[in-house]
Amino acid sequence: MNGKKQTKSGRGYHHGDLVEAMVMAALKLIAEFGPAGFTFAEVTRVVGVSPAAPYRHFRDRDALMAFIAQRGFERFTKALEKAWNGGKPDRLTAFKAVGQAYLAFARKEPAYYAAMFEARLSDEHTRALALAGDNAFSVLREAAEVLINTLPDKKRPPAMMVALHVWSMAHGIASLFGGDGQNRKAIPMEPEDLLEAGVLIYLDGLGFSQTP
Amino acid sequence: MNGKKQTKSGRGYHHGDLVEAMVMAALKLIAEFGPAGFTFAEVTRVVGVSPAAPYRHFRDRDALMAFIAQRGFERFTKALEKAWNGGKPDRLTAFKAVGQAYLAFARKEPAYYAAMFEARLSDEHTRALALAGDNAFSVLREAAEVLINTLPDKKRPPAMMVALHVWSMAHGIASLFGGDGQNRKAIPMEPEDLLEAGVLIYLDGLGFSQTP
DNA sequence: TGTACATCAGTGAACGCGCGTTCACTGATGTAC
DNA sequence: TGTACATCAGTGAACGCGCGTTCACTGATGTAC
Repeated sequence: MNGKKQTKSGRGYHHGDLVEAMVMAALKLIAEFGPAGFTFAEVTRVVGVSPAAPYRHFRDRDALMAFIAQRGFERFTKALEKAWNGGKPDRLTAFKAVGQAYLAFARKEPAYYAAMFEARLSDEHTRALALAGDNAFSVLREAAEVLINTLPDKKRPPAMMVALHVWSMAHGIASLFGGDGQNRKAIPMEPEDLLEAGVLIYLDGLGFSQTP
Repeated sequence: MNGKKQTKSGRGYHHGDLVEAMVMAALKLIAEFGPAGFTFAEVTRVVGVSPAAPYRHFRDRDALMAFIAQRGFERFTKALEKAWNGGKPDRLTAFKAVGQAYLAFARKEPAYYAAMFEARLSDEHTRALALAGDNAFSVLREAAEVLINTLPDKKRPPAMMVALHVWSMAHGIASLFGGDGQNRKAIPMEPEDLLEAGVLIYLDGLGFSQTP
C-alpha cells in the first residue's frame, strides 16, 4: 500500500510506521488494564523505541488516546452502516442487525470501545470526539426512522427516542456482560441473544408484530 | 451515635473518625476524576493527615476502593428495595419505581456508582464484590418475577431475562446520559423520562396494557 | 548519475514530580489495681 | 481517686520507582541541481 516507509524491512534507525505500532500497543494495554491503565512509557517499551520518540507524532498521552477513540468511532460507524445495509433485505431484519453489530464491535474491539466510552479526556478532546460519536449514533437514528415509518401515523413514536432506547440497552449489555471478563457478570445466555430478545420485545411494544 | 471518638471535638492527635473522612474524600475525588483518578496520597492531603495514617485502616489503595464499592452496593440495594416497597401500591407502579430508583442512585451518587461499576479491582476484591452486586440485582429480579406473574402462563417470559433487560437499559442510560456531565451526551429529555418510556414500551411488548 | 544539503524521525541521558509504602517514633486513650 | 502501663492511632522523614517531558544530538531519507 504505502510503499514509502516499509520498503526496506522497516527495522532501521527509522521505525517505519511508529504511529500504527503505537496504536496497536496502546490497544493491547487498554484491553488489559483499561483506558486509565496504559502509560506512554509502557507503549514505547512495547514498541521498542526510545521514550522520546512518540513526541514526534503525538503532543502527549491524551492526544494518542483521543486519536484511538476517534478511529474507534469511525470504525464503529462503518460497522453499523454495513449492518444496516440500506435497510436490506427488510427494515426489521436490518435494524436487528445493527443491534448485533453494536455488540459485535464491543466484543471484538473492547479496547476501542473502552477508549470511546470510558476514556476521561480533556474538554477540548471530548468536544472533538462528540462529532464522531454523533455520526455513529446517526446511523442508528436513521435506521430507527426508516423502521418506524412502517407504523401508522398515530402510533409512531419519535425516532430519536427509539434510537436512544436501543442504544442504551446495547450499551448497557455491552458494559455489563460484554468485553472479555474483567468486570463481566456471568449470565445464563449470550449477550447477543439477550439484546436480540430485548429489542424484539421492545419493538413488539411499539406495535410491530413478532412475525414480520 | 458512637460517642467514643467524637466527644472531644475530634481534632486532637487522633482524628476521631478517619475511615469516614477518607471515604468522603475519596468519593469527592472519584466523582471529579473517575475511579482511576483518585490517589491515596491525595486523600490524606484532603483529610489533613499524614500519608502513613491510612495504613492503620486499609491495607492499600485497592482496599479502600473495594470498601467504597461494597458500601455503594449495600446502599444501592436498600434504595431499590425501598422503591419496590413490597410491590405496593401495585406491582406495575412499584416496578417502575425500581427503575427510577436505579437512575436516581446513579445521579445522586455518581462516585459510588463509578466505584461499583467502573473500578478495576483485583480478582480477589472482584469476587467479594460479586455477592454485593448479586444482592442488588436480586431485588430487581424478584420484582420482575412478581410483576410477570400477572401474565398468563403461556405468555410469561423468564423473570431473569426481564430483569436483565431492564437492568441493562437503566445502566446504559445511566452511563451514557446520567452522571454529572463528564462524558454525558446531551439529549432532548431527562434520563428518568427516557427510562420510564423505554420500560413502558418494553412491558407493553410483554403483554401489559399501557393503562393498568 | 553523483553530490550537497535540508528535513525528517529517531536516540539516550537527564530532570522534576508525585506516588505508594516503610519505619521508628509519640501523643492520646482505655484499663487494672 | 490516683497511678502505671498497654494499646491504639496518629506523625514525619525517608525510600525507591515509574512516569511525562525536555534537550541537544544523529542516522536515514528525499530532493535540487
